[in-house]
This record gives sequence, structure tokens and C-alpha cells, in this order.
Amino acid sequence: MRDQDDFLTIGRFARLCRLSVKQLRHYDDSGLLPPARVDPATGYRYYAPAQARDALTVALLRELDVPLAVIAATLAAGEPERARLLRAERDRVAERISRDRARLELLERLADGGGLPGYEIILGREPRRRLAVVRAVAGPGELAERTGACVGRLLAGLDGTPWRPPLWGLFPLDLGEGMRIAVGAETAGAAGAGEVAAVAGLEWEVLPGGPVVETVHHGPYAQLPLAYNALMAAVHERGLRPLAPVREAYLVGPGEAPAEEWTTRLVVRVEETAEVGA
Amino acid sequence: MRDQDDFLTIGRFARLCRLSVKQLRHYDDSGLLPPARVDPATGYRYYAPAQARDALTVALLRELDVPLAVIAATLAAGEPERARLLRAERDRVAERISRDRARLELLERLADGGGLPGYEIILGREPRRRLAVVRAVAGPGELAERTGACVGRLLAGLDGTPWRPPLWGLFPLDLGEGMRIAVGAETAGAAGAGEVAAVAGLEWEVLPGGPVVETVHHGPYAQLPLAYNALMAAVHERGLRPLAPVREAYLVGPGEAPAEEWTTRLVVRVEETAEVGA
DNA sequence: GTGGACCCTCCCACGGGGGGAGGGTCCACC
DNA sequence: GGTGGACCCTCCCCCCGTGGGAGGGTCCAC
Repeated sequence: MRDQDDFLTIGRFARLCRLSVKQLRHYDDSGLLPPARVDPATGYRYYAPAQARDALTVALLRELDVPLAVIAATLAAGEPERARLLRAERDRVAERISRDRARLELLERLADGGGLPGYEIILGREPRRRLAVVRAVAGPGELAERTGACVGRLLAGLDGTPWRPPLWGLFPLDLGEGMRIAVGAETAGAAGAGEVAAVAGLEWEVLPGGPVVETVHHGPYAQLPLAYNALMAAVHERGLRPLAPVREAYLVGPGEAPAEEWTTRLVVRVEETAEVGA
Repeated sequence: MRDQDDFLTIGRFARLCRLSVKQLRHYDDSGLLPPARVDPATGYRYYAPAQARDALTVALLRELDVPLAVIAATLAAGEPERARLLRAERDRVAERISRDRARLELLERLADGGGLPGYEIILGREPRRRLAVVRAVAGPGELAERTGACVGRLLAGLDGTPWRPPLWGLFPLDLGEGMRIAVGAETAGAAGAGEVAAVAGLEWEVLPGGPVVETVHHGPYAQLPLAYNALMAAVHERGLRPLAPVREAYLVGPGEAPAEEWTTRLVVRVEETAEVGA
């Protein structure tokens, strides 16, 4: 092996490692990949051929969008730790893909609709409703999943009990971590209702009646934010105060039609004012 | 409507639009969403309820990762332009998804292999080869696609002409824009060979013989960068100079086995030195 | 009138570089 | 032994969108 003393200048090393000179200098400054020798007089950086392996690895991981800090840890870490770090990165990318897919679905609708599609906003009144519900907590991005799980639990709990469609979903006004959501249905008639709640682990939730603003969304649930956008804009433009929880009525849902035909009624109750209902 | 004079402070407005105060101030500074009124004495920003629509739209588009400049253009633009901008964003997200998928595939292998998998590196010699090839130009990320197209054209061009497996792919040493690639095969025997090239639009490429460094990759082509990483590291660690083009021999490829069993031999010729072959 | 919630501006930080100014060094060729 | 051009150095500012915090003013309900 002759690789001990014929060092490479930064430019040459950069070319053969598919990195830029700027990058190599940056990796030196940050301690990620210091050159084998630095001329104390001129400051020139000289790299050993044996450093090509690490440099190529850095280039590869950067192409995979792995943060420099993680690359540094990966190079320094031993075997079990290294695999753990890479798995974490893999999970990060996988999650970004799934979020991007949701974004894509929304952008599809926005682009096809030639901008923000028009939603017809209806001001009305809702009666008081008493729902048998199951509850869950969801983070952002888990809403669809958790809501679906709630529907399953609710239908299991309601088994044999008559209930009036549609199913209702209840959500907070603000999206964020630890959202408390619920899915429920109005049971048909008073007989045995209390029993249902006791036996199946269902709870009761009373939705007060009053003035509401509502709209109807046709399409997959990933596009619901567009409808909420229009709905909340209409609420605030009128100076109204929305009241949690927001209610979704699933008029046509999964299993009944293709996603393009799903129909969801979005209802938000607002504070009683003189103008509402006029 | 009573929305003309009951303005909202920045904090209240931020909460109802799902934006942070910092964001709203930033959007004011950049002209994207200036408040309806600014108190000249105190600098306090006051927002009109009617601004909630734009603010919610900004929040929505930011959640879709649309850049602020594009959001500004979208809000300002008329109908055909707006749809065009949104389509461009959609395409951007779609492309990021496809790139992330390639990244994910590589990270899968890295994570499963518990780090960088070990490739056995072989130093050897290759004979001179004369290939009938078709050529193409590819950008980064188009390699698999363009190579596949070349294979199709080559097989069509070779129709009826005997050739010796494997197929070979030829690639430059540096990835980048406008890579000139080729796919070819050794035709069997001399008879009619010139005819093949003339008739089918194939060209000839002569691969010089000499010392080579090689390795074998098992798995999908998206994971080839890992093998190249190991191969080039081995080349440079030994102080050898690689010579373009890099050659891939497709020993087991699509249509013959599932992707996990595809077998590809990677060969890079190096400059003749005293050590090689010893 | 006072406390606490709210608001202001200004500066710095992140990550992962790119661009460029201003100036020194290396080496091959003449 | 020059010299020209390619190469290298440090230092600073820029991108994007946002968060954090310092230091200080304002609003409003009790």
C-alpha cells in the first residue's frame, strides 16, 4: 500500500467523493471529517486516500438527506447504535412520505379546482342531540386513523342497539398535539339507552342546540381541511365565535361509495348573537 | 355585518387562524398579510375579521409546505395563474415523494444490514470487449428509467442477432446533469456484426482490457449506490485511479427473479500500476 | 393604581450550504 | 528562474421560515 504519504488536495478529494469544496471545509469546521493533515503555514487541507471511505459515506448519507449530526453519530457509533440511528432516519423519511401524500391529495384538489374550491356556507340552527360516543386522543396526522378506530369501536359497542344515522365525529377547534376526539351516534328511542352506555363502555355526550354554520364536503377525508378553511373563514368574516367541538356528520362514507363521492356535513356551533338566525 | 370596526389583536387573530404571532408579524413584514390597521403611536397590529379568510388560506398552504413567495403570488393572482401555481406545487411535492421513496429503499437496506453492508471487493483483470450499444443522456434520478429504455431499444436492435449475456451498462464516474450512458451486449462471433450496427442504429463501444476492481450487488437497483460506495472507497483507499466508464453487468435482472435476487456485477477499470495484479 | 397579560422592535439561532471578495500558494511550462 | 493560471485560504453575507429571548411599552380588569 502506498497510501500513506500521497495526500490529495481538497479539490481533488472533493471530485472523487462527489462533495463540494465548500462542503468539505464545512465538515472540517464541524469536526465531521477533518483532513488527515493541515499545513500549519498555509492552512492547506490535505486528505489521505484512506479517508475516501468516510467521505463517500458522508456523501451517500447526505444524498439520503440524513442530517450531519446523525451522520457524525453514525460514523462514530458502534454496530447496534449505528443500526438504530439508521432505522430512525428511515422512519423519518417514511413519515415524510406519508405526510407528503396527504399534502399531494390536497394540492390535487386545489389545482384541479383552479384554486380554492367554493363551498356553499349555510347559517342555520341545530337541535340538541344526545350521542353515545367513544373517545380517543390523536396527534396531528393521526386523525383519520384514530377516527376510523373509534368508528369500529362504536359500531361494536352499538351492536344490536338501534341507532339513527349518520355517525358523528367531534373534534376540537384547534389542531395540535393530544386532540381529544370522539365518534358517536344518536340511539333510537329511550329504551335501553342507559344500558348501552354501561355495558359497551360507551359514554354520553350532549351537543347543545343553537345557531350553527355549516357546509358539505364531497370527497376524501384528506381534503377536509379545505372545507374547514372555507367554513371557519365564513364564521370569522361574520364576526361569529365558534364553539367546540366541531361536528362532522358522515352522510356517505367508506364502504358505501368511492372516495370521490363521500359526503360529509361539517357543522360548527357559534355563540348566540342578535344577527344569527335573521 | 358588524365586521368593520371590531378589530382583533394579533394574539387573538393568531389563535383563530392557527398561526403563531411570530408568523403573523413575519407575514406583515414581508407584505404577505399586512394587518388592516396599525396604531401609529404604539405599533400595535389590528386585524379585521374579514382577513381571516386570507390568513386561513395562508395557514393551509403553509401546512402544505407551499413557499411564502408562492402563497403571495397565489393570493394575488387571477384564476388561470392561480391554478398553474398550485399545479407546480403539486408537481414539486410529487417529485419529492418519488425521491423520498428511493431514499427510503436505500435506508431500508442500510438499517436492515445494521450499517453499511459489507461488499466483497475483488481486484482482477478484464479482457477487452467490443459491445453493440445504444446511448442516452440522463439526469440524476432518471438513471433507472433511461437505462431501462436503452435495454428495450438494444434488444429490439439485436433482434435475430445472437449475443452473449450478460447485458452491460456503461456510466460516467461522476453523477450529475447530462450523464451520457449506454447499454450494450457482446455480439456472438464476427459474422454480420457490422450489419447489426448499421441496420439497427446501434453503435460500437470498445471497452479496453486491464486491471479492474469489482464487486457484486444483490438486490434492487435503487440500492446500487451502496455498492458503488464500497467499490469506490476500495479503489481510492488503494490509491488507484478509476477510469470511466463504470460497467455494470446484469447477471440476474428484472423478469428473471424478484428484485431481492437481482444480481449485478460492478466493474471499474483502474490505471495500470506496479501493484495491481500482484 | 397595579399586576399580569399582551404587544412592540431588534438580534440571534437553526441547517446546509452557495456566492463572492480579497488575498496567498502551488506547479508546470517556458 | 519567472510567470500565469489554477488552486487554496479566511471571512462575510445570503437563502427559507420560524423560534427564542432581551428589553421595554400598553391595555384592561379588578
